Parts: sequence; structure tokens; C-alpha cells
Amino acid sequence: MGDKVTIYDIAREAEVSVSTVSRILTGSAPVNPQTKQKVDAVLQKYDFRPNRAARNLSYQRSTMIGVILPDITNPFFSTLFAEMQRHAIAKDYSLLLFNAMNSLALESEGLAYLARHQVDGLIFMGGRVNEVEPPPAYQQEIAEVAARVPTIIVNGEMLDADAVIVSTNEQSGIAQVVDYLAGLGHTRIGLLGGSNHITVTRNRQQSFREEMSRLALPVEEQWLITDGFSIESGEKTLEMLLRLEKLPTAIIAINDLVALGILKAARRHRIDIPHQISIVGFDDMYLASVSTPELTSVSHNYEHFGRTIVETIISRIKGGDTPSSILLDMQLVIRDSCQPPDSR
Amino acid sequence: MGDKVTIYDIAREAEVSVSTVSRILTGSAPVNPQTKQKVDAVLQKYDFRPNRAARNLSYQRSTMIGVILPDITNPFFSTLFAEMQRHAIAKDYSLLLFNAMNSLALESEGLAYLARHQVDGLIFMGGRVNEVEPPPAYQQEIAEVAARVPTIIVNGEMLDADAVIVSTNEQSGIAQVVDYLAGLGHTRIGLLGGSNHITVTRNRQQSFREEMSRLALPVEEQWLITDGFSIESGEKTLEMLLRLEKLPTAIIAINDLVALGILKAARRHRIDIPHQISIVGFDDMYLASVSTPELTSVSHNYEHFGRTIVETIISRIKGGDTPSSILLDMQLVIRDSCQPPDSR
DNA sequence: GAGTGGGTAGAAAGCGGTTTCACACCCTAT
DNA sequence: ATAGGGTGTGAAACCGCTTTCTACCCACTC
Repeated sequence: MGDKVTIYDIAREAEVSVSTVSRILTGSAPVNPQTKQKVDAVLQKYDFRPNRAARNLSYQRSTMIGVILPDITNPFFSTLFAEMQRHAIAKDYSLLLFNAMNSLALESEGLAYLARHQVDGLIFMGGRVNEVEPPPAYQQEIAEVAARVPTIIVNGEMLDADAVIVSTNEQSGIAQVVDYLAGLGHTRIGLLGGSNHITVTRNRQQSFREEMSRLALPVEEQWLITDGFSIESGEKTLEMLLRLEKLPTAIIAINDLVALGILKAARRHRIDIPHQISIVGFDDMYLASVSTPELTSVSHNYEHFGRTIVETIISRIKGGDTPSSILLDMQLVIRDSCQPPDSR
Repeated sequence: MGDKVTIYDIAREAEVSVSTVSRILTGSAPVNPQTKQKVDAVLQKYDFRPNRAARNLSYQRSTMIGVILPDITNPFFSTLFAEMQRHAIAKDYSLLLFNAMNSLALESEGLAYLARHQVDGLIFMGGRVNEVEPPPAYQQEIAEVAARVPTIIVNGEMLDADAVIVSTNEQSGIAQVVDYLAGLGHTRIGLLGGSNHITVTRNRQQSFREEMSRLALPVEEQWLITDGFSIESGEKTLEMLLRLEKLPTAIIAINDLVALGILKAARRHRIDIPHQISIVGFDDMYLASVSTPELTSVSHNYEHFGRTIVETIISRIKGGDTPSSILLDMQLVIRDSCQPPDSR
């Protein structure tokens, strides 16, 4: 996409030196208004855009921020990415996305890919940073990267790395759900989906136990079943649940996809949701309203989420003082998938 | 992400000139095996990666391909993007994504954004290129861009532009659906969703009429209702359909989202899908299996689709001979949302 | 009326690669 | 012995922009 016109051409036509043109372009030094006007006219005439490679080479930066995420087809990530991109562009940064296709191994390739592009910052979400106890090799790879380039880790631990950790407040999210369900009269609540070695799952489980105990409600261990984050996981975990003698009256799903899977399996088993069992999802993907009944879900403020990530990393890039961790609130959004127990 | 070590450092340590190092890096000229070995060792030692900005400046290219699409949260686009990225990276190109957030106006900004990055190629999908009769301003903007940089337009017309047009074979897709439904015994078929000023919709409608007429089946005009591409559109169009006296026994939805909306509205009206009405979707998004019943849908071969786009544009970039248009087949995937008419 | 200083602007040196050009060296054919 | 032809290598120019260094001009002071 090569405009062939360079700053030299502009300088020649405007009868000034390249330095002057550059000064006008960057505003790095004052220029006589008349001179500026003359040059601006030429700039306009050619719709001049400085060559990015040259500028980056000189500046020693790329104004690109790398993003590694496990699956762009997952609405949680794509929605968040869209918001991040919006804010990044507004601040004259570009987002370079690497989609790891749910492969932890590919993430290393992604790191190399973004390093090759000399990104000024790195945003790491999902995948290996989500591991509860990441293998030392992961830890070290991330720590090395984070030592060289400002890094943000979304919902991960990686305590050794010099990165900003941005996390969602699972504790508050879970508390809202449990309180809501308890308020409806539920005392028998299950938690389905997720994975034991993933931070978010672990956090939600722990917060779940805490909040249940705070309300003096018993936690039935067999109602905590983990089997992943997909629609299929949802189906499978409900099947497993249904084999038990005693069933919960309400189920919290680890995310909306799992919730949709549960809904699907429930329909197959002619279980009436929400009258026989209430369901709450997490993440409030736009899919939450596809289902019948529409899903009650714990929502992120995606706009705020994306903006926080981007503003924080840009601030880090510019050497600003940033907190080393940020906690973002979640908000229960009530739709149609919950009812008082035994309300059929 | 700055490795501070440069080609000069390498040259010094290996006791050769930078030219020699560069030759080894690029393979642009033969180098004595012994020299090469010596340099390679130093290269390895520092895990040297040439500075991208410098290289781009010298090469006068960016090895980046820009992608403009209307909505990355739409599974059709995100799935396709993921495939494209995979193939692009395998061929040492990078994809720079611009998400236009469903705004035609933003697409111009996206064009400027990618131009600023001096992308070597441009892939334009959805949005304004999908318009049946794009306003002259759009036409011209795209034509200008396409004149300067290799461009691919996915599912659009833009006949004036010097771009490769990659399209999906709607004619064959529709024919498969109609034949399948007719084979089940359906004679009363509707086509819901989409938008009259969008190419794909127009093409599907036309192919629909053709295939129906080929089978000597009547087309009931009031069963062709367009109202967009979203889940909500699906709900709305079914509501409108239900107000008619005579109903079709099968509905083709313009895409899976619309189909999901139809399913949802049908459930609300206690219409049994597929026994009262059969439904077929389009695009075979991964969501097609969320629903109950699972959606029969016309599928893209996303892997092939993405690969074709990427390989074609790279070939164009390299000055290769490429066809000016490419047609990709679609394939009906049969699941559970169709039954013979009146089979309840 | 020489000295000081602020405002402008040009020359030139990077930034880190690639590539052209020139040359040295060695080998072969005359 | 000498011209001719590869090979392999270094020096230097170049890609397009930013920025430091330098110099000039023109008040303005003392």
C-alpha cells in the first residue's frame, strides 16, 4: 500500500528542508506559522502519510500491542477484543491478534510471532496463563517476555512475572448469584463446568463455598462437576448430575456455553427449566438471549473491561505508574432462567 | 519488545562484515560454508531476529495483510478469520484485523488504518462490499485502494475494482436445500431473513426462485421476508409469517443466527420444529448444534475457504497470475431440524 | 555598537537492515 | 605467462523518517 511520495518530495515542493517537514509532522519543535502553512498545503495536496516502517525504525517502537488469546470464535474473547481494539485505535495504537486455536503449544509460537513484530506491549488472556499451577516452562517463558515488554495478564496468576494482572471479581459475581438464588428460596445449588486446573474455575468454586457457608447453606460436593467450558461439557455434566439420587434445584454454570449445553440436555430429558431447575450462566455472552428461557447470567462490562486493559498497557508502555493488579466487577443480569424451587 | 542486538553486533563478533551476515540471513547470495557456520553460531547464541521495521523499510513491504470485516463476534467471520490467520502465518504473513463494528462509516476508517500500516494486501469482507448497489463513493474508495494494493473481496461485487472476487456458490447451496426439502415432500417453502440490498441475500433469493421453478414448485412471495441477519431478525420474521393465513411447511433461514431466532419464536408459539415446520440454516456456525433440534445447515468448508483467500492474495502480492474470481462450494449438513411435512 | 538570546531552519547523523558495486582471489583456458 | 570467469567478501549507498547540532537572523540590552 505504497504511497510513493516521501518527506523529501514534500520538502522539495514546499521549498524547505526535510527537518522542517518532520517537525511539522511530529510537532516536536516550533515552526514559523507561514512556513507551516506552506508545507501543510503540500502535505494536504498529496494526502501525505509518513512511512510507518521508517518512523518505527527511527522511534524504536511499533505502536502495536500484541494480543494472545485461545479462541477468537468464543464470544467472550471476540467481544472483549472488539472493545479493546476500539480503544486502542482511539489512542493511536494497533492491536495485533494471535489466535492460539485452543492449543497451549501454539501460544509459544504466538509469543515468537509477536516478538518478531516487536510489539510495544503484550496482552495475554486465557490459555496457559489461566492454569492454576502453570508448568515452570510456561512461567519462565512469560516472565522472560514480561521482563522485556510491558505485559498484561488477564485472569491469570503468573506471580513471578512483572506483569499487570487484570482479573474479574469472581468472589463478588458468585456472591450475587448465590444470594439471588437463596433469595428465591433455593438451598440446593450445584456448580457445573470448568476445569480444576484453571484459575477462574478454582476461584469461583472457592467463592461459592465461602458464600454458601456464609448463608449457612450446605455444599454438596457431588454437585460440583467439572468437564470443560464448551456446550458439550454442559450437556455432559448435566447427564452426570442426573445420575445422582438427590438433585439440586439450581445450577450455576461456569459460563454461558456450558449453560446452553445444560439447557439442551435438560430439554432432551424433559426437565423443565426454570421450573424444575434454575440455571445461571457466566460471562453474559450475546448468546445468553438465544436460548429459551433466556439465560440469567453474570455479566462483564465489556466496554469497561476492554478499556481498562488497553489504557493500562498504554500507560505502562509510556512508563506511567500503574497498579500491579486490577479487579473488575461483574454484575448479575436477571432474565428468565431462574424461578423459586418446585414452582412448576 | 526490543532485542538490542543488531546485525552489526553479530558481524563484529563473527569477524565478518554486515553484508555477509545479511546474506546469510536472507540467503540472497552464496556464502562460504565455513564463514556461514561461524556466523550461524553467533546468530544462534543471541537468538538473533532482524529488526522488522528496518527490514520492512529496506524491502519496501510489510508482510502484513489487512482484513476488514463487519463483526468479529459473528461466528462466521471469527471462524473464517481463524483459518485465514493460520494459513497466513504458515506462509510468513501476518494478518492485521480491523473490526468495523457493523458500521459502514467505520470501514473508511479501517481502510485508512490499514493504509497507515502499509499492508501488502487487503481482504475485504462483509459490510459495504456486500451491498447490491454500493453508493458510488464506496465503489470509488474501494477501487482506489484496489488499484494500489492487491485486494480480495469476499462475497461482493464491486465490478469496477481491480480485485479478486471470492464468492460462495449460493446457487448450488440453495439448490441442495430445496432439493432436500422437496425430497422430504415439502412443496411450500419460505425464505426468511437477510436484506434486499445485500448481495448474498439477493443471490439466494434468485437461486431459490430458479430452483423452485425447476422443480415446478410455486414460490409464495409473502413467504420471502427480509429483516436482517440477527437472532432478533429471525424472531421477528417468524412472527410476521405467523400472521399469514397460509403457512409454509419448511423455512430456509438466511443464516444460522436467523434460524436460531426462528426456533426461539417458534417455541414461544408452541410450534413444533421440525414436525410442524422444518428449518434449514446457512453458514453452519458452531452454534448450529446448540439448538434443539440441532440445525440442518448449509456449510462452508471454512478451512478451504480461509486457505483460498490467503493463498490467492499472497499470490497476487507476489505478482502471480490469479483468477479474477473464485467460486467456493457449499455443502448441506443434515441434522435434526427437518422432517417430512405434517409428520407430527 | 558590540554582546546576548530567542526563534527558525538546514545539514547531517542515526535507526537496522538490504543490496549494488568493486575488488581480491583462485582456477581454467589460451 | 595472461586473459577470462567464477566465488566470496567488504565498503558504501540506500530505504524514509526523527533529532541533534549548528548557524543564521533579528530584536533587545547595556
